[in-house]
This record gives sequence, C-alpha cells and structure tokens, in this order.
Amino acid sequence: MTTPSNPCCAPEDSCCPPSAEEFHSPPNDEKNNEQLARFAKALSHPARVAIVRLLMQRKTCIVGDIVDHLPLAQSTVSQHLKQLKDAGLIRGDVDGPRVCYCIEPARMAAFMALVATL
Amino acid sequence: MTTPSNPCCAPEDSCCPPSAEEFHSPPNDEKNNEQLARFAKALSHPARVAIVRLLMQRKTCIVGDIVDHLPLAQSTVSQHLKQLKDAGLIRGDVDGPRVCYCIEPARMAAFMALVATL
DNA sequence: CCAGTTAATCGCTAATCGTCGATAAACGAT
DNA sequence: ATCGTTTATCGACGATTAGCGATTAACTGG
Repeated sequence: MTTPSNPCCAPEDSCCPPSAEEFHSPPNDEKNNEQLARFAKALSHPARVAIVRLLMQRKTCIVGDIVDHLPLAQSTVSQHLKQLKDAGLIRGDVDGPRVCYCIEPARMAAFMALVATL
Repeated sequence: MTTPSNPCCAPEDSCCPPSAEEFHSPPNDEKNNEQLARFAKALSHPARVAIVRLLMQRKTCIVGDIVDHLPLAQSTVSQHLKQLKDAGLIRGDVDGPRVCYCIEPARMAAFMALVATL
C-alpha cells in the first residue's frame, strides 16, 4: 500500500503548467487516419480510459493515487501511463520523488476533433 | 484484381435499410469505459479508420471496392471488417454473391457521445 | 449441373499487448 | 551516507493482432 490517498499536488493549483500548444490544421486523410488510430489505440483499454477520466476529473496530476484507483499492479499502471504519454494524451512532470501526470488538453481536443470528422 | 470499380449497390438507394436503433442511456462508468475502449480498439488501426471513412462518404455499402481502396490483401480486409462489425460500428448485409457493408449510425453516435464525456 | 465470382475462414508466422514480480533509479529525510 | 518512498524498467509468460496465401462456402449465370 502507498500513502493513504495523499494528493501529490494542491487540488486547485495544478503542478502541470498549461502548455500553450495549438492544434495544427489537419493534413491529408492518410495522416489523419494514422493519428486518429494512434489516439484510439491509446484509449483501447478500459484501464487507460479510466486513467484519462481520472485525470480529467481531478485536475491535480496524481500518480500513486492512480494505482490505488485501479485493480492493477504498479508496474502495469506505469506501462499504461507510458502508452498514454507516448500517444501524447497525457504528460508527466517530475515533482521530487513523485511524478505528476495530467491531461494534454490540446491533444485531447485534437482527438475529439478527429473523431468528429468521421 | 476484382471487378473494375463496380459498386455493389445503387449509389443513392442504399442496400442497408436504416436500423431503428436508439442510443441507450449511459450506464455506470465501469461499463462506459469498457464500451469506449471497445469502440476505440476497433478504430485503433489506420486501415479500419479508412474503412469507416469510406463507408461514411459513400453511403452505398461496397465491399470489393474497399479492398481496391486499401493496399491490403482481401483476407486482411475481411478481418478488419469483422472487427468493425464485432464492435458494432458497421453492419454487413448479404446481397447475392456480395456483401454490403454500411455504417451503424446509432453506434457511431454512441461512440462520439462517449468520447465527448471524457 | 458447372464454372466463375465474391467473401469468409483456416493455418501460419512475426510482432505487439497485458500482466506480473523483481529490480533499478531518483529523490527527500534523517 | 543510508534508508524509505516512489516510479520506471526489465525479463518472462500467455494472449492477441496483423498480415498473407490457400481453401472453403455461397451465390449467379449459362
């Protein structure tokens, strides 16, 4: 067991500064399909969907708390986080001994926009 | 090579009658995550995204034509179609020797709605 | 009935995924 | 400097995916 529900960041003051990233204009269909597939693959497992939901609800970027919220081993959760990070949907900032994950809003918007183009 | 771009159905008069399926009210989060993951997994490959796009554009439900539009073997395309069908995103109606695939609009809407809940 | 067309299924191989326990790496506190 | 905490990474294993050619099944037209 880890620390008993100890949020890594202040609830309102997020540890992840908002990255000012803009959504680029959509390229050709080919690239669009690949990008959408990449995003979709990142969300193709219930645990990863749950993680994204968790990060959307709690703006603070917990990480050990995520493990507590899922019925999976710490290493497994870490792998899921890696996949989400590789897809660009979340970001992980090192904060002392812990790592704070948070949503990458621009990428999330990009994903939703791509879904809307279907 | 198959028949040279021979649409299986009349362009405007679709061979797939509109199935009057309604979108059920969203159950708990657990189920939502699983359902969203299922949809996302179906779209987690560029070829399957391309197929869905194709079926959205051309309302007629081609099938051999899909193979002509993708750089994949017929058997591979058939597997992708099966996955999309298993996820409920598309439907296949037998029309003589051919099979007409088309979008399942209610499921598509359900997917988009789930994505919007993130 | 037979030949041809169309799509699905069957093996097969290589690659990736999901999961875990164990270990390593980074850090704060003592 | 060492210890405890936290997270990432490393094997290992079984399950799944992606791809193909070959075969089978279903249907139509002579």
